[in-house]
Amino acid sequence: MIAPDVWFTLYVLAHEGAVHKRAVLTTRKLGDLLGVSQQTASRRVTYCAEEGYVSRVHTANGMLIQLTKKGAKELRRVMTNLELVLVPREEEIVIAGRVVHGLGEGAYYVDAYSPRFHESLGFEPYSGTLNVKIVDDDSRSAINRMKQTPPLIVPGFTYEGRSFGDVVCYRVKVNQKIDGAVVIAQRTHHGQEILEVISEVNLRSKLKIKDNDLVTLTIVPLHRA
Amino acid sequence: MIAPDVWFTLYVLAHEGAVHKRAVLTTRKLGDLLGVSQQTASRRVTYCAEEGYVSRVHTANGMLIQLTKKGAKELRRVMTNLELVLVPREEEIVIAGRVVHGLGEGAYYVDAYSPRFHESLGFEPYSGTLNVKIVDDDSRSAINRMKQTPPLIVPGFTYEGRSFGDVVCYRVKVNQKIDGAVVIAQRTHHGQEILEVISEVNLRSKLKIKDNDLVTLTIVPLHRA
DNA sequence: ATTACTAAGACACGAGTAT
DNA sequence: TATACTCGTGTCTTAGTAA
Repeated sequence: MIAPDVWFTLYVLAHEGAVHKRAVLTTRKLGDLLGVSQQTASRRVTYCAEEGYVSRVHTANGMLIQLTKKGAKELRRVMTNLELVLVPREEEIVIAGRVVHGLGEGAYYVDAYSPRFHESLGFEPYSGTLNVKIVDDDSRSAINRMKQTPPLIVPGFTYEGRSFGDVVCYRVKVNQKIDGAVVIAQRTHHGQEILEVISEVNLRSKLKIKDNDLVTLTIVPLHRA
Repeated sequence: MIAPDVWFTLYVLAHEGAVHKRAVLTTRKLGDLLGVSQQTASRRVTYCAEEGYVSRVHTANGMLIQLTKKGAKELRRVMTNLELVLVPREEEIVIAGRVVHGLGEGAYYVDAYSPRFHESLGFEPYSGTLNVKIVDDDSRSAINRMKQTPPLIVPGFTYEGRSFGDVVCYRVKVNQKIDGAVVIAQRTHHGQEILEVISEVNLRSKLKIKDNDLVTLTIVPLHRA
């Protein structure tokens, strides 16, 4: 069994990006991140290297550290266990976030996909998207759970030499009242921080919401056999 | 910052199901799980209770422990962070597993869905499924990553009064050679341990594989814009 | 059975410092 | 600057045992 302190060290290193690339760190910086002294950080990282959880090379000012496969595997094991244990089966998934203004390009895409949305979702969307910025970890977690549920896929197409990719949709109730859908374009414009919501109506006017207002998105599961 | 030891205690408790229900545990059992003595386990759990991470009631033989919202939130935070840090940057997703024999019912369902598979996947599947048992954590993790990618949804239907639910599919290359698809029926027969794979051909004969042989499933991402 | 207190011991930590 | 050694100190652990 891997000791909690070792695990925590790997976790912090991963946070610094040491999973996919070599992170540049000093033992002092690592100590700060771990909440321990430079000396203890040194001992910890030496232990991790000895046990084969990380690979390390020294440089003039600091070290390049990267998790080995063994190290990353430990973290994956924990993540998988947490997913199994925490993710509630058959529980309501609610995402909360704040309304932010978009770049206006949402409307262009909605219009382009409009007939296809109509076909897949059953409504002709209002020409524009409601951009919802995610601000809390519960909602981030809820998004992960949402992504574990079966989505509706709106197939891509080519129009006037331009190709439009598949769009992944999840049906939602906005503020538990208005039907809509979260749409996730493959070419994602806004990291994981902003969700785009479409609906048959103008959500801003219908729900009387403006920038920075809180909205909730309650996932509507696809009908099952 | 929550101490690693405290975190690990919550993690082990979660493992015992203390997230969604009250777990029955003794300090001795918990000590074994944590790799510490009964006394230390007692102190740890007392601390967690004092800090409001768990609620606890004593009974004649052991205690009923459940994570509070605060405690569960800590674990969710870690899970979310791990997901962000570990999950794929455009990395190949490969699942490995062993061939096991099915119950024969796979063929029935494949036949029932056959025209729809043809429509969505582009091939008429061989009448039967290859059941692949997942045996290692890397593959379990890979399955989680697979589920974060956009799937193909084969819509459900009703036939002769019987309803067939949506089926979620992911295109794969079996042993990096034969095109196929992992199909995940909504009414899941085998927990998360077994994946069902369909293909246009009889995979067993084409790849010359038999029960207990190892096969790899390499996810083929949907074409993107 | 349990949980948890006390006291003795182990061992992890960090200051100082060598490299 | 780095990292990492020694070593005194203190904390955390565990054995014994009470409740």
